[in-house]
Amino acid sequence: MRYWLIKSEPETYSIEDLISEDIGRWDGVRNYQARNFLKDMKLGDLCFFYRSVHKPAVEAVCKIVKEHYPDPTAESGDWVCVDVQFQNKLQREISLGEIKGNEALANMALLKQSRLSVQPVTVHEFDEILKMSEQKI
DNA sequence: GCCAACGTTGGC
DNA sequence: GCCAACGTTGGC
Repeated sequence: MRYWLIKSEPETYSIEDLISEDIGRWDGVRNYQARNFLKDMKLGDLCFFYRSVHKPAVEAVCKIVKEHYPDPTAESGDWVCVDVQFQNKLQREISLGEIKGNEALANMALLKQSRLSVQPVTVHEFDEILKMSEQKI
């Protein structure tokens, strides 16, 4: 079991969009590094749903329910997508600012490679963010 | 809206 | 193969 973080701008695809669909196709990735991470995702892996650009924050948890397959939105090239299912919203969202303020999260790819839209998260980072979401500020 | 970071493209 | 120009992402 591995853990991931996937980003989306709310104007493009928000967590509410995923909740209403329940299962959503994570397509449109056009970056090789992100594509390779999509290919590494396995059934049952969990990922954070991260809202980028507008009040950046981790909002929810979702699950990989279909492993990589060719991205139907790609006209050419070896691009893939996966299907993710909504699991739950965090009790409270964890902002990028809070992540930056937590030393245990200092090595997150989110902070080191700000433009990477699909990235791995360690089990420790995953648990830490869940723990933060269960605590009041 | 601005700008830094970074990826891609194309001339040489 | 280098590098300038340009486009995109995403934080602020």
